[in-house]
Amino acid sequence: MVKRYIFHIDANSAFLSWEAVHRLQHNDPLDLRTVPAVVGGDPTRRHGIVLAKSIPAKEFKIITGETLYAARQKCPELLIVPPNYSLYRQCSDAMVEIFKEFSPLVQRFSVDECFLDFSGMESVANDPVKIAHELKNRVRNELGFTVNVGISTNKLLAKMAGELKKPDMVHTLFPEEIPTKMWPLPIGELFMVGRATSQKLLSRGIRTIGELANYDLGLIKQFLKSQGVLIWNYANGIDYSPVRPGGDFAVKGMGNSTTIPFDVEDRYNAHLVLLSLSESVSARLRQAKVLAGLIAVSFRTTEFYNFSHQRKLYNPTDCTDEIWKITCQLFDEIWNKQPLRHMGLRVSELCQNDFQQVALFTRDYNKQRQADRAVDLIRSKYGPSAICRSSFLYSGLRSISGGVIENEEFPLMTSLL
DNA sequence: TCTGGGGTCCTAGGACCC
DNA sequence: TCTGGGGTCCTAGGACCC
Repeated sequence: MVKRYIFHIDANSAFLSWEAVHRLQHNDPLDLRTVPAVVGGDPTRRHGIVLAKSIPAKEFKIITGETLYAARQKCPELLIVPPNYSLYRQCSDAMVEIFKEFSPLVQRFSVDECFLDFSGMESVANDPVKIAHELKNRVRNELGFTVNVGISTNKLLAKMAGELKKPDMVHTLFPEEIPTKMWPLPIGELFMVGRATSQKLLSRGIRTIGELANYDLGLIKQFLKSQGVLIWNYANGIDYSPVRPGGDFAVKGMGNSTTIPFDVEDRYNAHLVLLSLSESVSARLRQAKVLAGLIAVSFRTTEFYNFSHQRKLYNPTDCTDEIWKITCQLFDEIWNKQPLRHMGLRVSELCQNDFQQVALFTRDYNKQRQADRAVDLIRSKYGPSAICRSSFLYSGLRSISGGVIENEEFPLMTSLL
Protein backbone atom coordinates (compact mmCIF):
# COMPACT_ATOMS: atom_id res chain seq x y z
CA MET A 1 0.00 0.00 0.00
CA VAL A 2 1.25 3.46 -0.93
CA LYS A 3 1.63 5.83 1.98
CA ARG A 4 -0.41 9.04 2.11
CA TYR A 5 2.01 11.94 2.18
CA ILE A 6 0.89 15.46 3.07
CA PHE A 7 3.14 18.50 2.71
CA HIS A 8 2.63 21.75 4.56
CA ILE A 9 4.45 24.71 3.03
CA ASP A 10 4.69 28.19 4.39
CA ALA A 11 6.68 31.21 3.32
CA ASN A 12 9.24 32.29 5.93
CA SER A 13 8.40 35.75 7.39
CA ALA A 14 6.08 36.07 4.43
CA PHE A 15 5.22 39.79 4.38
CA LEU A 16 8.76 40.84 5.15
CA SER A 17 10.42 38.45 2.69
CA TRP A 18 8.06 39.46 -0.07
CA GLU A 19 8.70 43.14 0.56
CA ALA A 20 12.45 42.43 0.58
CA VAL A 21 12.33 40.61 -2.76
CA HIS A 22 10.18 43.35 -4.26
CA ARG A 23 12.73 45.99 -3.21
CA LEU A 24 15.67 44.01 -4.55
CA GLN A 25 13.88 43.64 -7.88
CA HIS A 26 13.48 47.41 -7.97
CA ASN A 27 17.21 47.95 -7.53
CA ASP A 28 17.20 48.71 -3.83
CA PRO A 29 20.65 47.51 -2.69
CA LEU A 30 19.42 46.61 0.81
CA ASP A 31 17.93 43.18 1.54
CA LEU A 32 15.47 43.79 4.39
CA ARG A 33 15.95 40.22 5.58
CA THR A 34 19.55 40.92 6.53
CA VAL A 35 18.82 43.81 8.93
CA PRO A 36 16.43 44.31 11.86
CA ALA A 37 13.23 45.20 9.96
CA VAL A 38 9.50 44.79 10.36
CA VAL A 39 6.36 45.30 8.30
CA GLY A 40 3.97 47.42 10.32
CA GLY A 41 1.18 49.96 10.11
CA ASP A 42 1.25 53.69 10.71
CA PRO A 43 1.17 54.55 14.45
CA THR A 44 -0.16 58.05 13.76
CA ARG A 45 -3.22 56.38 12.30
CA ARG A 46 -3.27 54.01 15.30
CA HIS A 47 -2.28 51.03 13.17
CA GLY A 48 1.07 50.61 14.84
CA ILE A 49 1.69 46.91 15.32
CA VAL A 50 4.27 44.47 13.98
CA LEU A 51 2.82 42.33 11.17
CA ALA A 52 6.03 40.51 10.23
CA LYS A 53 9.68 40.62 11.25
CA SER A 54 13.08 39.73 9.85
CA ILE A 55 15.30 37.17 11.57
CA PRO A 56 17.72 39.89 12.80
CA ALA A 57 14.66 41.67 14.29
CA LYS A 58 13.66 38.44 15.98
CA GLU A 59 17.04 38.38 17.68
CA PHE A 60 16.01 41.60 19.44
CA LYS A 61 13.04 39.60 20.84
CA ILE A 62 10.60 41.52 18.67
CA ILE A 63 7.37 39.59 18.34
CA THR A 64 4.51 39.71 15.84
CA GLY A 65 1.54 41.67 17.14
CA GLU A 66 3.40 43.97 19.51
CA THR A 67 3.35 47.73 19.11
CA LEU A 68 5.93 49.41 16.94
CA TYR A 69 6.67 51.56 19.95
CA ALA A 70 7.62 48.51 22.00
CA ALA A 71 9.59 47.10 19.08
CA ARG A 72 11.58 50.34 18.75
CA GLN A 73 12.36 50.24 22.46
CA LYS A 74 13.95 46.85 21.91
CA CYS A 75 15.81 47.97 18.80
CA PRO A 76 16.15 51.73 18.16
CA GLU A 77 17.59 51.32 14.64
CA LEU A 78 14.67 49.12 13.58
CA LEU A 79 13.56 49.62 9.99
CA ILE A 80 9.78 49.82 9.59
CA VAL A 81 8.09 49.38 6.21
CA PRO A 82 4.36 49.70 5.47
CA PRO A 83 2.27 46.70 4.35
CA ASN A 84 1.47 46.15 0.68
CA TYR A 85 -1.36 43.66 0.44
CA SER A 86 -1.68 43.50 -3.32
CA LEU A 87 2.00 42.55 -3.54
CA TYR A 88 1.38 39.73 -1.01
CA ARG A 89 -1.44 38.45 -3.10
CA GLN A 90 0.78 38.34 -6.20
CA CYS A 91 3.57 36.52 -4.36
CA SER A 92 1.09 34.05 -2.94
CA ASP A 93 -0.32 33.32 -6.39
CA ALA A 94 3.13 32.80 -7.88
CA MET A 95 3.99 30.36 -5.09
CA VAL A 96 0.81 28.36 -5.61
CA GLU A 97 1.45 28.09 -9.34
CA ILE A 98 4.69 26.24 -8.59
CA PHE A 99 2.98 23.95 -6.08
CA LYS A 100 0.39 22.97 -8.65
CA GLU A 101 3.15 21.53 -10.81
CA PHE A 102 3.91 19.09 -8.01
CA SER A 103 0.40 18.03 -7.04
CA PRO A 104 -3.09 18.75 -8.33
CA LEU A 105 -4.37 18.71 -4.75
CA VAL A 106 -3.37 22.09 -3.31
CA GLN A 107 -5.27 23.71 -0.45
CA ARG A 108 -4.60 27.37 0.21
CA PHE A 109 -4.76 27.64 3.96
CA SER A 110 -3.89 31.31 4.17
CA VAL A 111 -2.08 33.86 2.04
CA ASP A 112 1.29 32.27 2.89
CA GLU A 113 0.45 28.64 3.67
CA CYS A 114 -0.62 25.63 1.61
CA PHE A 115 -1.26 21.94 2.06
CA LEU A 116 -0.36 19.51 -0.73
CA ASP A 117 -1.70 15.98 -0.92
CA PHE A 118 0.46 13.33 -2.61
CA SER A 119 -1.78 10.35 -1.96
CA GLY A 120 -0.84 7.46 -4.15
CA MET A 121 1.75 9.34 -6.15
CA GLU A 122 4.61 6.93 -6.80
CA SER A 123 7.20 9.59 -7.54
CA VAL A 124 6.81 11.02 -4.06
CA ALA A 125 6.24 7.74 -2.26
CA ASN A 126 9.81 6.68 -2.90
CA ASP A 127 11.48 9.78 -1.50
CA PRO A 128 9.22 12.57 -0.19
CA VAL A 129 12.15 14.44 1.36
CA LYS A 130 13.87 14.71 -2.00
CA ILE A 131 10.70 16.07 -3.64
CA ALA A 132 10.28 18.55 -0.78
CA HIS A 133 13.79 19.89 -1.34
CA GLU A 134 13.13 20.24 -5.06
CA LEU A 135 9.96 22.18 -4.33
CA LYS A 136 11.58 24.42 -1.74
CA ASN A 137 14.57 25.16 -3.98
CA ARG A 138 12.41 25.96 -6.97
CA VAL A 139 10.54 28.62 -4.98
CA ARG A 140 13.81 30.04 -3.71
CA ASN A 141 15.48 30.12 -7.13
CA GLU A 142 12.52 31.29 -9.17
CA LEU A 143 10.76 33.64 -6.74
CA GLY A 144 13.60 34.67 -4.45
CA PHE A 145 12.13 33.81 -1.06
CA THR A 146 12.39 30.77 1.18
CA VAL A 147 9.76 28.37 2.48
CA ASN A 148 9.58 25.65 5.09
CA VAL A 149 8.20 22.27 4.09
CA GLY A 150 6.67 19.93 6.67
CA ILE A 151 6.08 16.31 5.67
CA SER A 152 3.81 13.78 7.35
CA THR A 153 0.77 11.59 6.91
CA ASN A 154 -1.85 14.14 7.93
CA LYS A 155 -2.29 17.90 7.86
CA LEU A 156 -1.83 18.53 11.56
CA LEU A 157 1.52 16.73 11.73
CA ALA A 158 2.68 18.29 8.46
CA LYS A 159 1.90 21.72 9.84
CA MET A 160 3.65 21.04 13.14
CA ALA A 161 6.66 19.73 11.17
CA GLY A 162 6.88 22.91 9.14
CA GLU A 163 7.13 24.97 12.34
CA LEU A 164 10.11 23.06 13.74
CA LYS A 165 13.09 25.10 12.59
CA LYS A 166 13.21 27.99 10.16
CA PRO A 167 14.01 29.19 7.59
CA ASP A 168 14.52 27.29 4.34
CA MET A 169 14.12 23.83 5.89
CA VAL A 170 12.46 20.50 5.20
CA HIS A 171 11.23 18.52 8.21
CA THR A 172 9.40 15.24 8.65
CA LEU A 173 7.12 14.48 11.57
CA PHE A 174 5.83 10.97 11.07
CA PRO A 175 3.69 9.33 13.76
CA GLU A 176 6.68 7.40 15.11
CA GLU A 177 8.60 10.67 15.52
CA ILE A 178 5.93 12.34 17.67
CA PRO A 179 7.46 11.48 21.07
CA THR A 180 10.90 12.82 20.18
CA LYS A 181 10.06 15.78 17.91
CA MET A 182 6.69 17.09 19.09
CA TRP A 183 6.07 16.04 22.68
CA PRO A 184 8.94 18.03 24.25
CA LEU A 185 7.58 21.32 22.83
CA PRO A 186 5.81 23.81 25.13
CA ILE A 187 2.03 23.45 25.09
CA GLY A 188 1.52 26.82 23.40
CA GLU A 189 3.28 25.55 20.27
CA LEU A 190 0.44 23.16 19.51
CA PHE A 191 -1.94 24.26 16.76
CA MET A 192 -5.16 25.63 18.30
CA VAL A 193 -3.64 26.20 21.73
CA GLY A 194 -3.52 29.95 22.17
CA ARG A 195 -2.91 32.18 25.15
CA ALA A 196 -6.14 31.47 27.03
CA THR A 197 -5.94 27.69 26.65
CA SER A 198 -2.23 27.68 27.50
CA GLN A 199 -3.01 29.39 30.80
CA LYS A 200 -5.75 26.90 31.64
CA LEU A 201 -3.50 23.96 30.84
CA LEU A 202 -0.57 25.41 32.78
CA SER A 203 -2.82 25.85 35.82
CA ARG A 204 -3.40 22.11 35.67
CA GLY A 205 0.31 21.43 35.45
CA ILE A 206 0.34 20.63 31.73
CA ARG A 207 3.42 22.32 30.30
CA THR A 208 4.34 20.32 27.17
CA ILE A 209 2.49 18.79 24.25
CA GLY A 210 3.54 15.38 25.54
CA GLU A 211 1.98 16.02 28.95
CA LEU A 212 -1.29 16.90 27.24
CA ALA A 213 -1.09 13.84 24.99
CA ASN A 214 -0.72 11.56 27.99
CA TYR A 215 -3.31 13.29 30.17
CA ASP A 216 -6.66 11.65 30.87
CA LEU A 217 -8.98 12.51 27.98
CA GLY A 218 -12.06 12.46 30.21
CA LEU A 219 -10.61 15.14 32.48
CA ILE A 220 -9.56 17.30 29.54
CA LYS A 221 -13.04 17.01 28.10
CA GLN A 222 -14.56 18.03 31.42
CA PHE A 223 -12.81 21.35 31.59
CA LEU A 224 -12.21 22.27 27.96
CA LYS A 225 -15.25 20.67 26.29
CA SER A 226 -14.97 19.95 22.56
CA GLN A 227 -11.92 22.19 22.26
CA GLY A 228 -10.24 19.90 24.77
CA VAL A 229 -10.96 16.80 22.72
CA LEU A 230 -9.63 18.53 19.61
CA ILE A 231 -6.30 19.55 21.11
CA TRP A 232 -5.88 16.20 22.91
CA ASN A 233 -6.22 14.51 19.53
CA TYR A 234 -3.77 16.99 18.00
CA ALA A 235 -1.28 16.34 20.80
CA ASN A 236 -1.45 12.67 19.86
CA GLY A 237 -1.06 13.43 16.16
CA ILE A 238 -4.63 12.46 15.33
CA ASP A 239 -6.28 14.35 12.46
CA TYR A 240 -8.35 13.00 9.58
CA SER A 241 -9.22 16.25 7.79
CA PRO A 242 -8.89 16.11 4.01
CA VAL A 243 -6.82 18.41 1.81
CA ARG A 244 -9.46 20.51 0.10
CA PRO A 245 -8.44 22.20 -3.14
CA GLY A 246 -9.08 25.92 -2.82
CA GLY A 247 -12.41 27.33 -3.79
CA ASP A 248 -14.57 24.27 -3.40
CA PHE A 249 -16.15 25.31 -0.16
CA ALA A 250 -18.21 28.37 0.38
CA VAL A 251 -17.32 31.44 2.39
CA LYS A 252 -19.52 31.63 5.48
CA GLY A 253 -19.49 35.36 5.97
CA MET A 254 -17.62 38.53 5.20
CA GLY A 255 -16.82 41.63 7.13
CA ASN A 256 -14.71 44.73 7.30
CA SER A 257 -13.55 46.63 10.32
CA THR A 258 -11.32 49.58 10.89
CA THR A 259 -9.44 51.40 13.58
CA ILE A 260 -10.32 55.04 13.11
CA PRO A 261 -7.42 57.54 13.17
CA PHE A 262 -9.31 59.64 15.76
CA ASP A 263 -11.83 58.89 18.52
CA VAL A 264 -15.39 58.88 17.29
CA GLU A 265 -17.60 60.61 19.84
CA ASP A 266 -20.70 61.65 17.92
CA ARG A 267 -23.43 59.78 16.14
CA TYR A 268 -22.90 61.53 12.80
CA ASN A 269 -19.29 60.40 12.46
CA ALA A 270 -20.11 56.93 13.76
CA HIS A 271 -22.74 56.56 11.06
CA LEU A 272 -20.27 57.84 8.48
CA VAL A 273 -17.77 55.15 9.42
CA LEU A 274 -20.56 52.57 9.20
CA LEU A 275 -21.38 53.89 5.73
CA SER A 276 -17.81 53.35 4.56
CA LEU A 277 -17.93 49.81 5.93
CA SER A 278 -21.33 49.21 4.33
CA GLU A 279 -19.89 50.32 0.99
CA SER A 280 -17.10 47.75 1.08
CA VAL A 281 -19.06 44.85 2.55
CA SER A 282 -22.03 45.23 0.24
CA ALA A 283 -19.78 45.57 -2.81
CA ARG A 284 -18.15 42.28 -1.83
CA LEU A 285 -21.56 40.66 -1.48
CA ARG A 286 -22.56 41.80 -4.94
CA GLN A 287 -19.26 40.65 -6.41
CA ALA A 288 -19.70 37.22 -4.86
CA LYS A 289 -23.33 37.19 -6.02
CA VAL A 290 -24.68 36.45 -2.54
CA LEU A 291 -27.11 38.10 -0.16
CA ALA A 292 -26.62 38.58 3.56
CA GLY A 293 -29.16 37.03 5.93
CA LEU A 294 -27.57 38.41 9.08
CA ILE A 295 -25.92 41.72 9.89
CA ALA A 296 -23.68 42.31 12.88
CA VAL A 297 -22.14 45.55 14.03
CA SER A 298 -19.28 45.73 16.49
CA PHE A 299 -17.14 48.39 18.10
CA ARG A 300 -14.26 48.84 20.47
CA THR A 301 -14.15 51.73 22.89
CA THR A 302 -11.04 53.73 23.66
CA GLU A 303 -10.89 51.75 26.91
CA PHE A 304 -10.70 48.55 24.84
CA TYR A 305 -14.08 47.15 25.68
CA ASN A 306 -15.74 45.28 22.81
CA PHE A 307 -19.44 45.27 22.00
CA SER A 308 -21.47 43.62 19.28
CA HIS A 309 -25.06 43.48 18.19
CA GLN A 310 -26.66 41.50 15.38
CA ARG A 311 -29.94 40.83 13.68
CA LYS A 312 -31.35 38.26 11.31
CA LEU A 313 -33.08 39.68 8.24
CA TYR A 314 -36.45 38.57 6.93
CA ASN A 315 -35.30 39.59 3.48
CA PRO A 316 -31.62 38.96 2.73
CA THR A 317 -29.96 41.83 0.91
CA ASP A 318 -26.83 43.12 -0.83
CA CYS A 319 -27.99 46.71 -1.06
CA THR A 320 -25.58 49.33 0.30
CA ASP A 321 -28.24 51.68 1.62
CA GLU A 322 -30.33 48.96 3.21
CA ILE A 323 -27.31 47.42 4.91
CA TRP A 324 -26.17 50.83 6.09
CA LYS A 325 -29.62 51.65 7.50
CA ILE A 326 -29.85 48.40 9.47
CA THR A 327 -26.27 48.73 10.66
CA CYS A 328 -26.99 52.20 12.03
CA GLN A 329 -30.11 50.94 13.81
CA LEU A 330 -28.14 48.14 15.43
CA PHE A 331 -25.42 50.58 16.41
CA ASP A 332 -27.85 53.08 17.93
CA GLU A 333 -29.44 50.29 19.98
CA ILE A 334 -26.27 49.56 21.92
CA TRP A 335 -24.05 52.63 21.77
CA ASN A 336 -23.82 54.49 25.07
CA LYS A 337 -21.80 57.45 23.79
CA GLN A 338 -18.51 55.88 24.76
CA PRO A 339 -15.66 57.25 22.61
CA LEU A 340 -14.82 54.69 19.93
CA ARG A 341 -11.52 53.70 18.34
CA HIS A 342 -12.61 50.76 16.21
CA MET A 343 -15.79 49.83 14.33
CA GLY A 344 -16.77 46.74 12.36
CA LEU A 345 -19.51 45.37 10.15
CA ARG A 346 -19.90 41.70 9.38
CA VAL A 347 -22.52 39.81 7.39
CA SER A 348 -23.24 36.09 7.35
CA GLU A 349 -25.95 33.50 6.61
CA LEU A 350 -25.19 34.09 2.96
CA CYS A 351 -27.48 32.81 0.23
CA GLN A 352 -27.33 32.88 -3.56
CA ASN A 353 -28.76 36.04 -5.06
CA ASP A 354 -30.23 34.52 -8.23
CA PHE A 355 -33.80 34.39 -6.95
CA GLN A 356 -33.98 37.31 -4.64
CA GLN A 357 -37.39 37.53 -3.08
CA VAL A 358 -39.30 40.69 -3.72
CA ALA A 359 -39.77 42.30 -0.35
CA LEU A 360 -43.50 42.77 -0.31
CA PHE A 361 -43.80 44.72 2.88
CA THR A 362 -40.70 46.88 2.78
CA ARG A 363 -39.85 49.72 0.47
CA ASP A 364 -38.71 48.93 -2.99
CA TYR A 365 -34.94 48.86 -3.33
CA ASN A 366 -34.82 48.41 -7.08
CA LYS A 367 -33.54 51.90 -7.73
CA GLN A 368 -30.89 51.45 -5.07
CA ARG A 369 -29.81 48.18 -6.67
CA GLN A 370 -29.38 49.87 -10.00
CA ALA A 371 -27.38 52.67 -8.37
CA ASP A 372 -25.20 50.10 -6.55
CA ARG A 373 -24.48 48.35 -9.84
CA ALA A 374 -23.54 51.61 -11.49
CA VAL A 375 -21.18 52.55 -8.66
CA ASP A 376 -19.60 49.07 -8.73
CA LEU A 377 -19.00 49.43 -12.44
CA ILE A 378 -17.38 52.84 -12.14
CA ARG A 379 -15.14 51.66 -9.31
CA SER A 380 -14.09 48.53 -11.18
CA LYS A 381 -13.21 50.63 -14.22
CA TYR A 382 -11.57 53.67 -12.67
CA GLY A 383 -10.56 52.49 -9.20
CA PRO A 384 -12.27 52.47 -5.80
CA SER A 385 -11.80 56.20 -5.22
CA ALA A 386 -13.27 57.25 -8.58
CA ILE A 387 -16.63 57.90 -6.97
CA CYS A 388 -17.56 58.58 -3.38
CA ARG A 389 -20.31 60.15 -1.32
CA SER A 390 -19.88 63.84 -0.68
CA SER A 391 -20.32 63.34 3.08
CA PHE A 392 -16.81 61.91 3.18
CA LEU A 393 -15.19 65.05 1.79
CA TYR A 394 -13.23 66.82 4.52
CA SER A 395 -14.42 64.19 7.05
CA GLY A 396 -10.97 62.73 7.70
CA LEU A 397 -12.49 59.34 6.90
CA ARG A 398 -12.07 56.97 4.01
CA SER A 399 -15.13 56.55 1.84
CA ILE A 400 -14.58 52.79 1.65
CA SER A 401 -13.04 51.01 4.62
CA GLY A 402 -11.58 47.59 4.74
CA GLY A 403 -9.14 45.62 2.70
CA VAL A 404 -10.31 45.55 -0.88
CA ILE A 405 -9.43 42.13 -2.16
CA GLU A 406 -9.73 42.08 -5.92
CA ASN A 407 -10.37 38.45 -6.47
CA GLU A 408 -11.74 36.36 -3.67
CA GLU A 409 -11.80 32.83 -4.92
CA PHE A 410 -10.31 31.46 -1.75
CA PRO A 411 -11.08 32.20 1.86
CA LEU A 412 -8.06 33.77 3.45
CA MET A 413 -8.22 31.69 6.56
CA THR A 414 -10.00 28.68 7.89
CA SER A 415 -9.13 28.15 11.50
CA LEU A 416 -9.80 24.44 11.42
CA LEU A 417 -7.70 22.15 9.32
C1' DT B 1 -0.07 48.43 25.82
C1' DC B 2 1.18 53.86 22.58
C1' DT B 3 -2.59 46.96 21.42
C1' DG B 4 -4.65 45.48 13.03
C1' DG B 5 -7.81 43.17 10.14
C1' DG B 6 -9.54 39.15 7.99
C1' DG B 7 -11.80 34.94 9.17
C1' DT B 8 -14.12 30.31 11.77
C1' DC B 9 -16.18 27.81 15.46
C1' DC B 10 -18.06 27.08 20.18
C1' DT B 11 -20.72 28.07 24.38
C1' DA B 12 -23.99 29.94 27.56
C1' DG B 13 -28.21 31.94 28.49
C1' DG B 14 -32.78 33.40 27.31
C1' DA B 15 -37.07 33.04 24.54
C1' DC B 16 -40.33 30.20 22.85
C1' DC B 17 -42.86 25.97 21.95
C1' DC B 18 -44.89 21.50 23.03
C1' DT C 1 -48.95 29.55 38.75
C1' DC C 2 -46.44 28.78 44.28
C1' DT C 3 -44.80 25.19 37.11
C1' DG C 4 -41.24 20.26 34.46
C1' DG C 5 -38.38 18.92 30.84
C1' DG C 6 -36.66 18.91 26.32
C1' DG C 7 -35.83 20.84 21.82
C1' DT C 8 -34.73 24.70 18.81
C1' DC C 9 -33.60 29.26 17.66
C1' DC C 10 -31.34 33.56 18.55
C1' DT C 11 -27.81 36.52 20.51
C1' DA C 12 -23.42 38.09 22.74
C1' DG C 13 -19.05 37.05 23.71
C1' DG C 14 -14.85 34.55 23.60
C1' DA C 15 -11.33 31.46 21.68
C1' DC C 16 -8.47 30.32 17.95
C1' DC C 17 -5.98 30.92 13.34
C1' DC C 18 -2.87 33.80 9.95
